[in-house]
Amino acid sequence: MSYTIKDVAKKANVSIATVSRILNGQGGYSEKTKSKVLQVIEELGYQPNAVARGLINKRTHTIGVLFPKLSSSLVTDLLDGIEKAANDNGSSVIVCHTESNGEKTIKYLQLLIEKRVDGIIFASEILKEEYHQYITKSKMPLILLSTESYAYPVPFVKVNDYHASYSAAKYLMDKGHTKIGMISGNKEDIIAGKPRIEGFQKALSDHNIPLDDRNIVFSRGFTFPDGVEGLKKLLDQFPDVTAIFGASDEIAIGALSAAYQLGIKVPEDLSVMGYDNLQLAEMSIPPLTTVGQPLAKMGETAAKMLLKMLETGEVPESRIMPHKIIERLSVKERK
Amino acid sequence: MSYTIKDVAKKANVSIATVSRILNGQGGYSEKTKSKVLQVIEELGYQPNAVARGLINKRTHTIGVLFPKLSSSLVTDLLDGIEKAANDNGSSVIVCHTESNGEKTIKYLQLLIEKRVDGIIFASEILKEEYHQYITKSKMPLILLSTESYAYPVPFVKVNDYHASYSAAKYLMDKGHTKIGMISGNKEDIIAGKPRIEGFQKALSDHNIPLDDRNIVFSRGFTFPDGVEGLKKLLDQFPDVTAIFGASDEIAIGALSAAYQLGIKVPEDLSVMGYDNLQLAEMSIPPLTTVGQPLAKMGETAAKMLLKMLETGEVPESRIMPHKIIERLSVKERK
DNA sequence: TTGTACGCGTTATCAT
DNA sequence: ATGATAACGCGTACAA
Repeated sequence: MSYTIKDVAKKANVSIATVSRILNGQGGYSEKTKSKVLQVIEELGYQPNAVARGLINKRTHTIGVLFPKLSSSLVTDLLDGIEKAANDNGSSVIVCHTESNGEKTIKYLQLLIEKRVDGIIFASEILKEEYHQYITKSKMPLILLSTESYAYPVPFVKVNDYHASYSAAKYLMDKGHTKIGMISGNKEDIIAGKPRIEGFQKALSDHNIPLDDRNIVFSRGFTFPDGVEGLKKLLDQFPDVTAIFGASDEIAIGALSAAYQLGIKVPEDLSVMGYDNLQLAEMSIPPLTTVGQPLAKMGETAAKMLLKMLETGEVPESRIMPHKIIERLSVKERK
Repeated sequence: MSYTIKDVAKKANVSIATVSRILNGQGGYSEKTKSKVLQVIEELGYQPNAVARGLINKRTHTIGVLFPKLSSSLVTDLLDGIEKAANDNGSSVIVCHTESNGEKTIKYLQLLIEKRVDGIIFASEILKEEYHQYITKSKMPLILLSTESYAYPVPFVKVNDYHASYSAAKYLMDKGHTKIGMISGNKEDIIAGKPRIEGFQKALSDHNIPLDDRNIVFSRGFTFPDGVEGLKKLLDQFPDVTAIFGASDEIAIGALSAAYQLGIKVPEDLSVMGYDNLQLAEMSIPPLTTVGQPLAKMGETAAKMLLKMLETGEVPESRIMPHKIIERLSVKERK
């Protein structure tokens, strides 16, 4: 197979201990032997075996990341940030695609634990009790990303969905809208569903805007089709709506499409606002005004937290990341 | 730390050899000891150490994947397929983000080699000589995905860009268009740039459609801004164009946006066609007609090829994947 | 059917 | 400054 430290030692007429020292720059060798050894390493094209290193050091310099789905710009941006921070630290990242499937998730968890990854980032999904137990039992460091746990004290990185949603609704009101509808995601979703709905409701009631069942349509998920269906339903139950807030960019863009089909002009006849600030959002017609999450930054932060946790052994503070209204062209002022 | 096979052996009053046999189901033990051992494993919550296994088996059940960028739906779909096939096989995937940077790429390659991944998938980018040499020297199995090498006999998985582009142009002609423009990607790009341009040109000339410098605008990349700039330039140099082919979906969607700004109606005034069939393509206004690559399938195929290569030791045949015209609403028949 | 002991490629401890 | 050698956790040939 490939060369080992033994081959290097033999060819350089030194012991493997010396080679190891030089490799790790620990001192305790003369410049002369150092250059000799380095030269042999070069000649042989020797590459240290990280597996053997991992066995003895109990550090694999690998972290595992679990996502419910891979093919989504949201996840991709998170991953982008994670990968960056990990790489800056000399670590690699193993991606796992759980499909929100409990069995699969446990299987992945088991895999990651057997591989002795240094830690795990669990992203964009509810941390079920079963998962938490399994991970805890293994003592594996864990960070939650774009999700949080109310039941367990696991450090997380995410924006405050309630506040973000509140500020979206407020933005719409500041623009003069009073007939505001929302196409929410799944209201059973404790993390991304409910808080956004409640933030929206609170904003309206804080500003004395009448609010009842007509204002909100609840979809199953946060997808494009949910958005097109959602708009139709909303228009049905709330015909004089002038502005709508989608609980995700995909929903909002679905609404844009549906509006187009129905001959409704955005933003002239109807203002539309999204949530996430995916790359999609600047490519839509019109470009989407949205409340942005710093996705890549969040991924990066989560990875850095995990890495720091490995160094210090201390459990880090959770981080609430700032959201920000990204003004583009899908919302129009209303006098 | 966590329990080892030794702990299990001791508690079950057997040797580690027996535990190992049971773990790997090799037979050579009584049912009684088996259930005893299994019970102890359960009690202890023992998880075999894959690092130690990897050291002795010389198989890490991990593959490395290199992408030029992560935050793109194209890459994500590929990754989705890779991850699926790998997981079906009990392998994990490490993602690397090269940013098309030579130094970074080599650094990643080194990392993957040191980690003794079982093989590498190199995606969506030119395989430079330097990379190829480095990989070859390490004898690491290698598959190219959505790219190919003219210089080295490395197995690859991709569609035939020349043909795909040809059929896109032909589709437009079949719809009655004769004034057809193209917003190409980078013409220096030997893999995704040049072949698509040439396929387009060939299709037009095969059908006796006049073709000169006016027909094509060359952009730097394949991005959304390239598309919006591209359309403006194209309209300048070829005002009576009735249909345009973008060398990527992002380009095409950029063109859609630019057209909208200019008050040009798609598809009534101008037909637009893309290339890739990203998820974006069904969310645009109007939904984009495009020539689709089976991205996830391609990723899956590449991973399967790599895995098979590891089993058999034989270098697999390259695979040309089928492309397909996806008809949506951005192209209109012209009488 | 079961156990002993060596080896996988490192790092680290203890000598020298 | 350098070298033996014992781990790390596991698989396996060989012995019993």
